Amino acid sequence: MTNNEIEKKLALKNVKPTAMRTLVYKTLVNSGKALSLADLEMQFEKVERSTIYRALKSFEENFMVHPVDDGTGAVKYAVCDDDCTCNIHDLHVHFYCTRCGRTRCMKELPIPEMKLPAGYTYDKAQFIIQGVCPRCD
Amino acid sequence: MTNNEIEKKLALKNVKPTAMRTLVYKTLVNSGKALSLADLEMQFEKVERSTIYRALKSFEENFMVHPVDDGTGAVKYAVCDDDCTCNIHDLHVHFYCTRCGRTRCMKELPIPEMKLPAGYTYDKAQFIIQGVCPRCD
DNA sequence: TTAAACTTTGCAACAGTGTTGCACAAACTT
DNA sequence: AAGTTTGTGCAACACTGTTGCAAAGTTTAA
Repeated sequence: MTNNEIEKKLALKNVKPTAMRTLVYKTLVNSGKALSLADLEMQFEKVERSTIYRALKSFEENFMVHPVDDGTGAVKYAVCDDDCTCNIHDLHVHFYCTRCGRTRCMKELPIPEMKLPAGYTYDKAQFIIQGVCPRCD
Repeated sequence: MTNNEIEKKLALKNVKPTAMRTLVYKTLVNSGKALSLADLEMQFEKVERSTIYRALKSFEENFMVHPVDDGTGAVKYAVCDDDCTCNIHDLHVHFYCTRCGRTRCMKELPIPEMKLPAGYTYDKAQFIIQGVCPRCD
Protein backbone atom coordinates (compact mmCIF):
# COMPACT_ATOMS: atom_id res chain seq x y z
CA MET A 1 0.00 0.00 0.00
CA THR A 2 1.35 3.40 -0.92
CA ASN A 3 1.57 6.34 1.45
CA ASN A 4 -1.07 8.03 -0.56
CA GLU A 5 -3.56 5.24 -0.24
CA ILE A 6 -2.90 5.05 3.46
CA GLU A 7 -3.42 8.75 3.96
CA LYS A 8 -6.72 8.49 2.15
CA LYS A 9 -7.77 5.62 4.33
CA LEU A 10 -6.88 7.42 7.51
CA ALA A 11 -8.80 10.48 6.39
CA LEU A 12 -11.76 8.34 5.52
CA LYS A 13 -11.81 6.98 9.04
CA ASN A 14 -11.48 10.43 10.56
CA VAL A 15 -7.97 10.04 11.78
CA LYS A 16 -5.76 12.90 10.74
CA PRO A 17 -2.97 11.39 8.67
CA THR A 18 0.20 12.62 10.33
CA ALA A 19 3.59 11.30 9.32
CA MET A 20 3.82 9.06 12.37
CA ARG A 21 0.38 7.60 12.00
CA THR A 22 0.90 6.92 8.33
CA LEU A 23 4.14 5.15 9.12
CA VAL A 24 2.63 3.01 11.84
CA TYR A 25 -0.40 2.04 9.82
CA LYS A 26 1.69 1.28 6.77
CA THR A 27 3.92 -1.02 8.77
CA LEU A 28 0.91 -2.86 10.11
CA VAL A 29 -0.71 -3.29 6.72
CA ASN A 30 2.44 -4.42 5.00
CA SER A 31 3.54 -6.84 7.68
CA GLY A 32 0.64 -9.19 7.03
CA LYS A 33 0.49 -10.16 10.67
CA ALA A 34 -0.43 -8.72 14.04
CA LEU A 35 2.21 -6.53 15.67
CA SER A 36 2.70 -5.47 19.25
CA LEU A 37 3.79 -2.09 20.49
CA ALA A 38 7.26 -3.53 21.05
CA ASP A 39 7.37 -5.00 17.55
CA LEU A 40 6.60 -1.62 16.06
CA GLU A 41 9.01 0.14 18.36
CA MET A 42 11.84 -2.05 17.13
CA GLN A 43 10.94 -1.49 13.52
CA PHE A 44 11.73 2.20 13.75
CA GLU A 45 14.01 3.07 16.60
CA LYS A 46 13.45 6.78 16.28
CA VAL A 47 9.82 6.88 17.29
CA GLU A 48 8.59 7.16 20.83
CA ARG A 49 6.69 4.32 22.44
CA SER A 50 3.92 6.63 23.55
CA THR A 51 3.44 8.03 20.09
CA ILE A 52 2.98 4.58 18.62
CA TYR A 53 0.77 3.68 21.54
CA ARG A 54 -1.50 6.62 20.90
CA ALA A 55 -1.56 5.98 17.19
CA LEU A 56 -2.71 2.42 17.83
CA LYS A 57 -5.36 3.63 20.24
CA SER A 58 -6.84 6.03 17.74
CA PHE A 59 -6.80 3.35 15.04
CA GLU A 60 -8.60 1.06 17.43
CA GLU A 61 -11.23 3.63 18.31
CA ASN A 62 -11.91 4.17 14.67
CA PHE A 63 -12.16 0.49 13.73
CA MET A 64 -9.01 0.46 11.68
CA VAL A 65 -7.25 -2.17 13.76
CA HIS A 66 -8.36 -4.72 16.32
CA PRO A 67 -6.41 -6.00 19.30
CA VAL A 68 -5.39 -9.63 19.52
CA ASP A 69 -4.23 -11.10 22.76
CA ASP A 70 -2.35 -14.24 21.82
CA GLY A 71 -1.13 -14.97 25.32
CA THR A 72 2.45 -13.88 24.75
CA GLY A 73 2.08 -11.08 27.26
CA ALA A 74 1.79 -8.17 24.87
CA VAL A 75 -1.34 -7.29 22.95
CA LYS A 76 -0.88 -7.27 19.21
CA TYR A 77 -2.81 -5.28 16.63
CA ALA A 78 -4.07 -6.43 13.25
CA VAL A 79 -5.63 -4.30 10.52
CA CYS A 80 -9.35 -4.53 10.04
CA ASP A 81 -11.19 -4.93 6.77
CA ASP A 82 -12.45 -1.69 5.29
CA ASP A 83 -16.03 -2.22 6.37
CA CYS A 84 -15.29 -3.59 9.82
CA THR A 85 -17.08 -2.17 12.81
CA CYS A 86 -15.57 -4.65 15.23
CA ASN A 87 -18.92 -6.05 16.27
CA ILE A 88 -19.89 -9.69 16.69
CA HIS A 89 -20.21 -10.27 12.99
CA ASP A 90 -16.78 -8.98 12.16
CA LEU A 91 -15.02 -11.27 14.60
CA HIS A 92 -12.80 -14.02 13.30
CA VAL A 93 -10.40 -16.57 14.67
CA HIS A 94 -6.73 -15.68 15.13
CA PHE A 95 -3.92 -18.13 14.78
CA TYR A 96 -0.77 -18.03 16.85
CA CYS A 97 2.17 -20.11 15.68
CA THR A 98 4.24 -21.30 18.59
CA ARG A 99 7.31 -21.78 16.40
CA CYS A 100 7.67 -18.48 14.63
CA GLY A 101 5.58 -16.42 16.99
CA ARG A 102 3.48 -14.95 14.19
CA THR A 103 -0.10 -14.15 14.92
CA ARG A 104 -2.50 -13.68 12.06
CA CYS A 105 -6.11 -13.19 11.22
CA MET A 106 -8.08 -16.08 9.81
CA LYS A 107 -10.76 -14.08 8.15
CA GLU A 108 -11.99 -17.26 6.54
CA LEU A 109 -12.96 -18.56 9.97
CA PRO A 110 -15.61 -16.40 11.62
CA ILE A 111 -16.05 -16.97 15.32
CA PRO A 112 -19.02 -19.30 15.75
CA GLU A 113 -21.85 -17.74 17.68
CA MET A 114 -22.32 -19.79 20.79
CA LYS A 115 -25.60 -20.23 22.53
CA LEU A 116 -25.03 -18.95 26.02
CA PRO A 117 -27.04 -20.07 29.05
CA ALA A 118 -30.03 -17.86 29.88
CA GLY A 119 -29.21 -14.44 31.23
CA TYR A 120 -25.85 -13.94 29.58
CA THR A 121 -25.35 -11.33 26.93
CA TYR A 122 -22.81 -11.74 24.16
CA ASP A 123 -20.87 -8.65 23.43
CA LYS A 124 -17.48 -9.53 21.99
CA ALA A 125 -15.22 -12.52 21.81
CA GLN A 126 -11.63 -13.58 21.28
CA PHE A 127 -10.85 -16.97 19.81
CA ILE A 128 -7.18 -17.79 19.48
CA ILE A 129 -5.95 -21.06 18.11
CA GLN A 130 -2.44 -22.06 18.93
CA GLY A 131 -0.43 -24.45 16.84
CA VAL A 132 2.15 -24.57 14.08
CA CYS A 133 1.71 -22.80 10.76
CA PRO A 134 2.50 -24.23 7.32
CA ARG A 135 5.76 -22.30 7.00
CA CYS A 136 7.11 -23.80 10.20
CA ASP A 137 5.84 -27.32 9.86
CA MET B 1 -13.94 -28.36 50.00
CA THR B 2 -12.17 -29.24 53.25
CA ASN B 3 -8.45 -28.98 53.78
CA ASN B 4 -8.32 -32.70 53.95
CA GLU B 5 -9.93 -33.22 50.59
CA ILE B 6 -7.62 -30.66 49.07
CA GLU B 7 -4.54 -32.25 50.48
CA LYS B 8 -5.64 -35.56 49.04
CA LYS B 9 -6.20 -34.00 45.67
CA LEU B 10 -2.80 -32.35 45.64
CA ALA B 11 -1.14 -35.60 46.58
CA LEU B 12 -3.03 -37.38 43.86
CA LYS B 13 -1.64 -34.96 41.32
CA ASN B 14 1.87 -35.31 42.66
CA VAL B 15 2.08 -31.88 44.20
CA LYS B 16 3.32 -31.97 47.75
CA PRO B 17 0.54 -30.45 49.84
CA THR B 18 2.27 -27.73 51.80
CA ALA B 19 0.31 -25.24 53.87
CA MET B 20 0.67 -22.50 51.29
CA ARG B 21 -0.33 -24.63 48.35
CA THR B 22 -3.33 -25.98 50.19
CA LEU B 23 -4.40 -22.45 50.99
CA VAL B 24 -4.01 -21.22 47.43
CA TYR B 25 -5.80 -24.15 45.90
CA LYS B 26 -8.60 -23.97 48.43
CA THR B 27 -9.15 -20.32 47.65
CA LEU B 28 -9.33 -21.06 43.96
CA VAL B 29 -11.77 -23.91 44.35
CA ASN B 30 -14.05 -22.08 46.71
CA SER B 31 -14.13 -18.83 44.78
CA GLY B 32 -16.03 -20.39 41.89
CA LYS B 33 -14.30 -18.12 39.41
CA ALA B 34 -10.90 -17.55 37.89
CA LEU B 35 -8.43 -15.59 40.02
CA SER B 36 -5.29 -13.72 39.12
CA LEU B 37 -2.08 -13.61 41.06
CA ALA B 38 -3.07 -10.17 42.33
CA ASP B 39 -6.52 -11.40 43.37
CA LEU B 40 -4.96 -14.13 45.45
CA GLU B 41 -2.34 -11.82 46.87
CA MET B 42 -5.03 -9.52 48.19
CA GLN B 43 -6.97 -12.37 49.70
CA PHE B 44 -4.18 -13.16 52.13
CA GLU B 45 -1.86 -10.27 52.69
CA LYS B 46 0.71 -12.35 54.50
CA VAL B 47 1.80 -14.51 51.62
CA GLU B 48 4.51 -13.61 49.16
CA ARG B 49 3.65 -12.98 45.52
CA SER B 50 6.38 -15.37 44.39
CA THR B 51 5.12 -18.17 46.58
CA ILE B 52 1.65 -17.92 45.12
CA TYR B 53 3.15 -17.59 41.68
CA ARG B 54 5.10 -20.79 42.09
CA ALA B 55 2.14 -22.60 43.57
CA LEU B 56 0.06 -21.66 40.53
CA LYS B 57 2.81 -22.79 38.20
CA SER B 58 3.04 -26.19 39.78
CA PHE B 59 -0.75 -26.55 39.70
CA GLU B 60 -0.67 -25.66 36.05
CA GLU B 61 2.07 -28.16 35.23
CA ASN B 62 0.07 -30.86 36.92
CA PHE B 63 -3.22 -30.07 35.22
CA MET B 64 -4.94 -28.84 38.33
CA VAL B 65 -5.64 -25.36 37.02
CA HIS B 66 -5.69 -23.75 33.60
CA PRO B 67 -4.80 -20.19 32.71
CA VAL B 68 -7.42 -17.86 31.30
CA ASP B 69 -6.44 -14.65 29.64
CA ASP B 70 -9.55 -12.50 29.65
CA GLY B 71 -7.85 -9.44 28.30
CA THR B 72 -7.76 -7.53 31.57
CA GLY B 73 -4.00 -7.59 31.61
CA ALA B 74 -3.41 -10.27 34.19
CA VAL B 75 -3.76 -13.98 33.56
CA LYS B 76 -6.31 -15.67 35.77
CA TYR B 77 -6.41 -19.27 36.88
CA ALA B 78 -9.39 -21.59 37.10
CA VAL B 79 -9.53 -25.07 38.59
CA CYS B 80 -9.68 -27.99 36.21
CA ASP B 81 -11.98 -30.94 36.41
CA ASP B 82 -10.48 -33.97 38.07
CA ASP B 83 -9.82 -35.82 34.86
CA CYS B 84 -8.59 -32.84 32.86
CA THR B 85 -5.37 -33.13 30.92
CA CYS B 86 -5.68 -29.71 29.36
CA ASN B 87 -5.70 -31.02 25.83
CA ILE B 88 -7.99 -30.03 22.98
CA HIS B 89 -10.88 -32.05 24.31
CA ASP B 90 -10.84 -30.49 27.74
CA LEU B 91 -11.04 -26.95 26.43
CA HIS B 92 -14.14 -24.91 27.08
CA VAL B 93 -15.32 -21.37 26.61
CA HIS B 94 -14.70 -18.78 29.33
CA PHE B 95 -17.00 -15.91 30.05
CA TYR B 96 -15.82 -12.52 31.17
CA CYS B 97 -18.42 -10.14 32.60
CA THR B 98 -17.54 -6.56 31.85
CA ARG B 99 -19.65 -5.29 34.76
CA CYS B 100 -18.43 -7.31 37.71
CA GLY B 101 -15.13 -8.40 36.21
CA ARG B 102 -15.74 -12.06 37.05
CA THR B 103 -14.32 -14.64 34.71
CA ARG B 104 -15.68 -18.13 34.81
CA CYS B 105 -15.56 -21.47 33.08
CA MET B 106 -18.44 -22.50 30.89
CA LYS B 107 -17.84 -26.20 31.01
CA GLU B 108 -21.16 -26.67 29.26
CA LEU B 109 -19.70 -25.01 26.17
CA PRO B 110 -16.77 -26.94 24.77
CA ILE B 111 -14.67 -25.02 22.28
CA PRO B 112 -15.82 -26.05 18.81
CA GLU B 113 -13.12 -27.72 16.78
CA MET B 114 -12.50 -25.54 13.77
CA LYS B 115 -11.35 -26.83 10.46
CA LEU B 116 -8.11 -25.02 9.78
CA PRO B 117 -6.71 -24.42 6.29
CA ALA B 118 -4.27 -27.04 5.07
CA GLY B 119 -0.92 -27.08 6.79
CA TYR B 120 -1.97 -25.70 10.15
CA THR B 121 -1.85 -27.83 13.25
CA TYR B 122 -4.25 -27.30 16.14
CA ASP B 123 -2.63 -27.52 19.47
CA LYS B 124 -4.56 -25.45 22.01
CA ALA B 125 -7.10 -22.66 21.98
CA GLN B 126 -8.57 -19.89 24.08
CA PHE B 127 -12.12 -18.75 23.49
CA ILE B 128 -13.29 -15.90 25.68
CA ILE B 129 -16.73 -14.42 25.42
CA GLN B 130 -17.23 -10.98 26.80
CA GLY B 131 -20.59 -9.69 27.92
CA VAL B 132 -22.77 -9.24 30.96
CA CYS B 133 -23.64 -12.07 33.32
CA PRO B 134 -27.09 -12.77 34.81
CA ARG B 135 -26.18 -11.32 38.21
CA CYS B 136 -25.27 -8.00 36.66
CA ASP B 137 -27.96 -7.70 34.06
C1' DT C 1 18.70 -39.04 66.20
C1' DT C 2 21.44 -36.47 63.71
C1' DA C 3 23.70 -34.92 59.54
C1' DA C 4 23.28 -34.46 54.79
C1' DA C 5 20.32 -33.58 50.91
C1' DC C 6 16.51 -31.68 49.05
C1' DT C 7 12.33 -28.63 48.83
C1' DT C 8 9.75 -24.62 49.87
C1' DT C 9 9.34 -19.94 51.16
C1' DG C 10 10.35 -14.92 51.57
C1' DC C 11 12.92 -11.19 49.97
C1' DA C 12 14.76 -8.34 46.68
C1' DA C 13 15.49 -7.18 42.29
C1' DC C 14 14.53 -6.64 37.41
C1' DA C 15 12.59 -6.45 32.65
C1' DG C 16 8.54 -5.68 30.03
C1' DT C 17 3.87 -3.70 29.24
C1' DG C 18 0.57 -0.20 29.46
C1' DT C 19 -0.48 4.35 30.59
C1' DT C 20 -0.41 9.39 31.77
C1' DG C 21 1.00 14.44 32.70
C1' DC C 22 3.44 17.94 30.93
C1' DA C 23 5.92 20.90 27.85
C1' DC C 24 7.25 21.92 23.35
C1' DA C 25 6.38 21.60 18.32
C1' DA C 26 3.39 21.49 14.43
C1' DA C 27 -0.83 22.38 12.13
C1' DC C 28 -5.05 24.87 11.55
C1' DT C 29 -8.20 29.19 12.17
C1' DT C 30 -9.46 33.64 11.62
C1' DA D 1 0.50 36.79 12.49
C1' DA D 2 -1.58 35.56 16.84
C1' DG D 3 -4.29 32.35 19.08
C1' DT D 4 -6.17 27.76 19.40
C1' DT D 5 -6.06 23.08 18.83
C1' DT D 6 -3.67 18.76 17.99
C1' DG D 7 0.31 15.73 18.00
C1' DT D 8 4.83 14.26 19.71
C1' DG D 9 8.68 13.25 22.92
C1' DC D 10 10.13 12.76 27.47
C1' DA D 11 9.84 11.18 31.91
C1' DA D 12 7.67 8.87 35.21
C1' DC D 13 4.89 5.29 37.29
C1' DA D 14 2.11 1.09 38.49
C1' DC D 15 1.49 -3.48 37.64
C1' DT D 16 2.65 -8.19 35.87
C1' DG D 17 5.64 -11.86 35.47
C1' DT D 18 9.84 -13.87 36.66
C1' DT D 19 14.34 -15.19 38.88
C1' DG D 20 18.55 -15.73 42.14
C1' DC D 21 19.63 -16.29 46.57
C1' DA D 22 19.54 -17.32 51.38
C1' DA D 23 16.96 -18.90 55.30
C1' DA D 24 13.61 -22.18 57.02
C1' DG D 25 11.46 -26.52 56.77
C1' DT D 26 11.15 -31.38 55.44
C1' DT D 27 12.81 -35.89 54.10
C1' DT D 28 16.27 -39.52 53.88
C1' DA D 29 19.48 -42.54 55.35
C1' DA D 30 23.28 -43.70 58.35
